[in-house]
Amino acid sequence: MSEKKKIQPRIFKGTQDFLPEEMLKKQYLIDKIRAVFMRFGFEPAETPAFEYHEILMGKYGEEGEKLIYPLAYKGGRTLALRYDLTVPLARMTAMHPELPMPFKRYQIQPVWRAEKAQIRQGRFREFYQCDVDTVGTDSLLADAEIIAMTDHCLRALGIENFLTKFSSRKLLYGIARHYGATDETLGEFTRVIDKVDKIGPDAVVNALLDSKNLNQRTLIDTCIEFMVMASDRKKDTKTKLEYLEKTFGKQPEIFAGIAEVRQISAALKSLGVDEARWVFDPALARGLAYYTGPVFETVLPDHPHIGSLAGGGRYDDLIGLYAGRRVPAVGTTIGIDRIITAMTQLGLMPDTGTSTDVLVCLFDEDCAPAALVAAAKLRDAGLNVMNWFEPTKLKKQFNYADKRGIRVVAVLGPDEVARGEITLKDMTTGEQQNVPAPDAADAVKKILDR
RNA sequence: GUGGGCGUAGCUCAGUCGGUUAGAGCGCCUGGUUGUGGUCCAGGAGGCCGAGGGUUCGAAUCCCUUCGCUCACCCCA
Repeated sequence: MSEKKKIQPRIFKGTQDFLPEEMLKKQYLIDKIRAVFMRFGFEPAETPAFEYHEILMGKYGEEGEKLIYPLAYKGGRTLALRYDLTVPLARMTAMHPELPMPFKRYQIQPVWRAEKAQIRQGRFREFYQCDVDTVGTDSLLADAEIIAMTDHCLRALGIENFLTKFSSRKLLYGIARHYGATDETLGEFTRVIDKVDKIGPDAVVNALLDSKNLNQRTLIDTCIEFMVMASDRKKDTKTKLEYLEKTFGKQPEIFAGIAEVRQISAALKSLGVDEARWVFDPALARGLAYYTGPVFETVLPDHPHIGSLAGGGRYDDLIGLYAGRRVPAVGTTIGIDRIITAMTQLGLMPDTGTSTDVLVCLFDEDCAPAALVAAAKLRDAGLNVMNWFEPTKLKKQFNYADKRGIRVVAVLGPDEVARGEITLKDMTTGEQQNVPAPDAADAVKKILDR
């Protein structure tokens, strides 16, 4: 080695390396989610990591757009790393009018956001999204299916104490307008109201009073009642809807929102989703600009510092921006990296161990051919097998197997080679056996099964 | 974007009213055991104390600057 100063090994804040031990767990979880997606008739798709800048701009709202990573590119063209998988889906769908509708696809790929990372909250600058969407239907059965599927996914991962909140964006928007909010103040109003669950009605009132745009005494006074109702988890969906109907029902937008919530609730019951794990929350806003109707978000109520595990909604106008005709769609995103954060903190991460079944030791150079032949035969039998490459002490080779958690070690020394045998050792029990070489695969499988 | 906390070995940290050669545990390497791991025993490697400047006879310790990490808020997956 030269004496030059080394380059400091480091990674960009908010990005992460996954060592094999962690990657095996992540893959295990993704496999579970993928299986649920396919169970509901969704199929995989992928899109590029970057898109033309104008494809992404103007879709997420002011807050989101600031977080898009732009990429300079020659010729004056500008690209950007994708911010989510929904907008690329919309673009892709518009490019393929031949797709049979409804188009049901899932997509599991990384996205990038120029946020301040917050590891304990599971917030990263690069993270995987497991996105599922149903394109081409107005039916709210699709929305309910998405919520039900999210429920299945999280339970398949072994998570139980989650809660999916849902509403229709039409409700909060309609209510805001009812209270005198304008197009300019709508966003701020809904964002403040959305916090009611976390900070309580009184704090929301203070926030409204502090705001330059929203500080209208009459507006705030009449809206307290709504917030108290909205933040009350004990009130059931029926009671909440009746209140909204009685108070705001004449507004066509609110009337439509109420109908959406009613239909989705009914479908969720039919789909058998446990009512302890979903709730109608009329204060739910959601930040992304493209949502037009139902919105949903899954959280861990007992661990509010961890952000939402999943979130989505209906976006009936987004694809039309690219297609030039109306194409309704609904979908959600499950944040697998955030789920890993949550499961780790809750002690729910499964121990997946190693994927390697057998280490075939190298006794000395003369025995190398026999070791290679033995490994090849074990692989033919469907086992995951690695060879040791250097004629080091067996102690070192066994030590390696132990550290990797490899269950079976195979030794082929001069004695075994002469007799046409292989010595197999079960590293968990320490038991050893000599078997004829052709029987080795079956013997290994027997060890793995016990 | 706003506001706190922290940077000492690969990891977790101790040490700081300024005072010789900077420590522990874990991990790593070697040997005890030339055909056998996890335990045990013995030994070893590994640190310009985040970086730069200042004060001082003397700085890991005090001051300034800077970089990095982290927590909370915001927003989200």
